[in-house]
Amino acid sequence: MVAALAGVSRSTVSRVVNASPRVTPGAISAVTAAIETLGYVPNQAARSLASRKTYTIAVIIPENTAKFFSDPYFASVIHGVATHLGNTEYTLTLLIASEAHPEKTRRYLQGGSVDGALILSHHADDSSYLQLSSTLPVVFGGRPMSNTRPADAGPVPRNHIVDVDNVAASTTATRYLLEHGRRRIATIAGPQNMAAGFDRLVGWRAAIAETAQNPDLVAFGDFTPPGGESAMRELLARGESFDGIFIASSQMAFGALRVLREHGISVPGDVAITTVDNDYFAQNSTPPLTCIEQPVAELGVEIAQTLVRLINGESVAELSVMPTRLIERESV
Amino acid sequence: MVAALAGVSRSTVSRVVNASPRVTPGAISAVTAAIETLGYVPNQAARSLASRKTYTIAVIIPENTAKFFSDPYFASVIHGVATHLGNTEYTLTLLIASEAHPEKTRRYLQGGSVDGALILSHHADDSSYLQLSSTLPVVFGGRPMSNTRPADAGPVPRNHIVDVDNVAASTTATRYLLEHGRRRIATIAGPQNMAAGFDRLVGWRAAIAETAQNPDLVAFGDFTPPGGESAMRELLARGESFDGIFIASSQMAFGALRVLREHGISVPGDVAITTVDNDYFAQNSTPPLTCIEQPVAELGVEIAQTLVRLINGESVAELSVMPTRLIERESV
DNA sequence: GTGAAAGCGCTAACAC
DNA sequence: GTGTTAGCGCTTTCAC
Repeated sequence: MVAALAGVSRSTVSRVVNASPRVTPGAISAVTAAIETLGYVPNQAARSLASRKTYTIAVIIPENTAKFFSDPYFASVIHGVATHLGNTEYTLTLLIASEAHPEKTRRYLQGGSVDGALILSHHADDSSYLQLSSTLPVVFGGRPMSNTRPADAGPVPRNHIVDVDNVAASTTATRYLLEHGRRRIATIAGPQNMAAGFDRLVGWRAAIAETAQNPDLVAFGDFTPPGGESAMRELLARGESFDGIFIASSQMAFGALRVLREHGISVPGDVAITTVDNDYFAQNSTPPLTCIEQPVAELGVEIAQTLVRLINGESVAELSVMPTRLIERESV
Repeated sequence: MVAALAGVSRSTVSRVVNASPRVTPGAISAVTAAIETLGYVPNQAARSLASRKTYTIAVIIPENTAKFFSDPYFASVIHGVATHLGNTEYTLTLLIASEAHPEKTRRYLQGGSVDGALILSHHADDSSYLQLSSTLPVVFGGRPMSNTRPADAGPVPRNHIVDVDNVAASTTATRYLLEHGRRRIATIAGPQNMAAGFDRLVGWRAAIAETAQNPDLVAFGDFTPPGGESAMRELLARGESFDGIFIASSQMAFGALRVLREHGISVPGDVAITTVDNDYFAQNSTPPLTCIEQPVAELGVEIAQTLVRLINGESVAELSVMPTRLIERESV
């Protein structure tokens, strides 16, 4: 093998491959040359069996793939993760977690195939991931919906979380409507089994509670454009009037706008809109939407960074909250 | 470990874990129980080192992540892949291939971390993947742009490809415009370093060649909505009139529609449109678009199936072409 | 600085 | 059907 060609021992080859400082320049170049001519690539399985390191990190994705992929939010977060990991020795892998075969995902994660895992878009029902951190370094992008689990389910290990203050964000977005003279504010909320959906409704309620308005102008969507469409239709069908609406995602807002247009309702003339996510949808709808911008790519960088530190045994804060900001456009 | 608790040998444990038929029911239950109480999960590295199998398959994704994710095409293909793999013992992993650190991807792929790879959206410039199939079972989703490589680069190993007939598809879509009375047909083509972009322009040219029209009404986009917007602006800026346009992707068509609307040009009144990809954009733009539907999820299933067969040493056709169909809507 | 020897945790012949 | 014996290809003490 390589050792023979380079005229050294396997140990030295290993040292060169792993960039050990205690090797003669001569040995390094001999080994490097041998590796080159032989096209040698070390076997990862053998490596990680001996060293107990894989240098790969998984981002876990619920199989729910279609929804996942079409949301620019994830694309940006993953871009951030990839960016940070590009500067490290870690390789990024996205693991499609089939809900029909959870044991496959578990085997992969617990079986030592990765050094750590990143979990995005955590639903209330996949509580299994909450226990994962007792056997593997794990960081959640967005607060997991764990608080609703029964108390007798045993202790929840301490989980590391990087999040955005969704409650504050939606309160800000809703207040913005009030400050601009709107009096009856509706909302299209996201799924209540996702923290972002839940928290943004809480934030809307908080802002509404400061007014005399009845807090019942709520419809639910699934964060997608079609979801926003049907929620908007439902809201209009109730026959109650409103002159402002906070929509929990720009994709839903995009769908909602189509319905509003269909009904001849003008934005912002008749109804003002604020939403969350400064993506293509918010920027390119008609009119462009006033929205809350989340630092998505930065969140990706942050979770990746946190996980790498965790893997290296460094101590890191359990919770990190990233700032959001409001961007004014023509929908109010 | 498990063997001790179950009162059997390690071999028997291994046999149970690997569902060997030659084990006593009694032994099976004893081992299963022991595994359960110990929470034992076999170490994948050790397993694959000994068996030379990983049971994981990678889909390689160019780092270009943002574009990748926001395209429903990929979401559907991957959904198809995941669906098929869900029925097998293989785990699916999406590998983000950083263009800045190609050696990381190579190490992962060549280092025995996966049993095979699926390659989507192949660009002309990443010719390295073409050589991959000499060391690893590989299947391309969509024809790779290999034909442009220099002849002295050595032999290209035979690659397995599952594709859609993009030339025929775009010829059909362009002819459809001609058959519906349009006389001056423009096109917004995709990137020419991607097979889908290249072939769809070829198909448009083929249809145009059957007419007296000058084949110069071409603008290029990058398959995204903003790309479609600027291509449309460019086309209009030329001042040449046209009454039909074939747009190489519905996402570009979506962007183009905005520009048309801005200019007060009606669709299909002034300009008729046909495009490719029957996704949310084609279905929900105003007006809904006449388009070519590709069997995306089926293509995902097909490439996964092909790869698994390849891994199992079965013989499979090198090229498989999937059918497309035209869907009539209100844009013509 | 470098080599020799000893495993990492499992599977795979091979006997029994 | 089950245990025994060898490795899979690397990293890692430990001497030198």
